[in-house]
Amino acid sequence: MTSKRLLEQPRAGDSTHEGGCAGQREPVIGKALHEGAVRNFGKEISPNGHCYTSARERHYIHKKFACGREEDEQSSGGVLKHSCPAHRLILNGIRLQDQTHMEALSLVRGPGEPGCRLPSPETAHPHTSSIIPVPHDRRPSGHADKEVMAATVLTTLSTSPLVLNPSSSASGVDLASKGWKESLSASYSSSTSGNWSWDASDQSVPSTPSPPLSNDAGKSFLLSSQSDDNNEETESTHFLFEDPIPRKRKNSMKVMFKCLWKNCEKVLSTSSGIQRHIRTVHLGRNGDSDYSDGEEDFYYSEIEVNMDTLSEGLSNLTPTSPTTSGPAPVFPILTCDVSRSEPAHMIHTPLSQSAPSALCHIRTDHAYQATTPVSIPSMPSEPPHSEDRISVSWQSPPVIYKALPGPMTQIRTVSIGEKRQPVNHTTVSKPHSNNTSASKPTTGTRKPRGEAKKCRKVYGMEKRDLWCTACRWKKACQRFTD
DNA sequence: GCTGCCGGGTT
DNA sequence: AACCCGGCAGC
Repeated sequence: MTSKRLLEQPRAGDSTHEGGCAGQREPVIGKALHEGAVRNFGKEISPNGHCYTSARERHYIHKKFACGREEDEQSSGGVLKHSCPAHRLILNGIRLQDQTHMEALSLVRGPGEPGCRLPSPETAHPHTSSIIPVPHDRRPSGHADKEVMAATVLTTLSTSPLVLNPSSSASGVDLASKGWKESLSASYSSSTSGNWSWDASDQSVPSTPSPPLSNDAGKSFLLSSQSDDNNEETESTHFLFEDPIPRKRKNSMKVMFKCLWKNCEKVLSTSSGIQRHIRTVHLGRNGDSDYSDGEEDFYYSEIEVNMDTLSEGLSNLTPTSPTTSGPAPVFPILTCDVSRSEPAHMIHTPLSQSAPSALCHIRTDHAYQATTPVSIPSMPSEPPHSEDRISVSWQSPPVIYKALPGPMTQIRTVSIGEKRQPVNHTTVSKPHSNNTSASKPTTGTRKPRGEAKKCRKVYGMEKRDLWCTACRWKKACQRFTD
């Protein structure tokens, strides 16, 4: 985006894009940002006019900003709403840094986030208002001082490594930070509206912030800035020239909520979650009710988690699980926490995060079951095609289960399909071939016939379409391994 | 002869 | 890579 782009925003034509999301007029900055987001991430617009970013982006936003829609939607306290940052103050002591983040983030997030409206910086810097139009349906002018405060906060932000939320996908990022940068530039490069570079005098402003005094804040600061001492100086440079390097580091921070209840170290990613946890587990209240007298607020505190470190630890446990690649797997107990009032030790199960649903289901002891293709009920992706559920039948023939003792489960959590090469399968077949082929490398090594019935036998020729793919191809059966 | 599946060919 | 099939070999 360039300044030109900011100035050239169409005022009316974009309604199809923006209408649902912004709902009303938005500062052009936000608009431009949002357009960028649309291009890069794709957007989902719900029938009711709400606008969502793609799932990935959504997730990212949640994680990054900890000001996500989730909290906005479900938390009764709205803890993370920037509109009521005092909550955090009360709970955790003053952490101006966090609040300022919230402010800045709300700007970055742009339209579609009603709870995070932020006075645009140009308001505080009237000289730039001629460049960037300001909507008229904003707050009364009586709040000008607040807006000035917000602008000040933004300036402070610009120096804070945590603010720039680094992260995002390499591409996406930058929409947010970019737009933010631009807005800041617009504010700060005052008289030089056409010049986006930061001159030496400006650097004094975004220079390194003084180290936080509070323990908590200091921790987060250290986490975010460790291992790059010269980072602060280069920070502004990266920032200006859109170098992605610093972003990554900032991306790694996430705000979590830790239960302070005695002997309980539960950590959840959302304030509502932790409140519910406290209500349900410690206060003995009905978890379903949203009633909250605020008492829970005193029993949890906010912590900032270095996602990089955390993900490293998780990656050791779950090498390349798709779920770990995403930002989600922070702490284990996010899904089943309320239902099972587990004590503090539950937190030690990070593995469950990699495949939470899998571990919630019945485990199967049969190798062939592990390799069995997903049953239809577990494939919500295509609910409308009920008539296509042909594969249900092949799972149900009684003959299969008769021959197979032990518990059966048709609940599958991984829909990889028949092509999936199960670990068990390789361990079954490989050792054999290895042993034989190692001794006699001739081509005569043939896998001995398995004792188990194969698809052909089970389903018969007439139901060949029910066979596993391997059987159909006259290959070693993948469904009924020995 | 039935069956599993290897090896190779085709798309 | 997915798919198909001739043919070998175990039962």
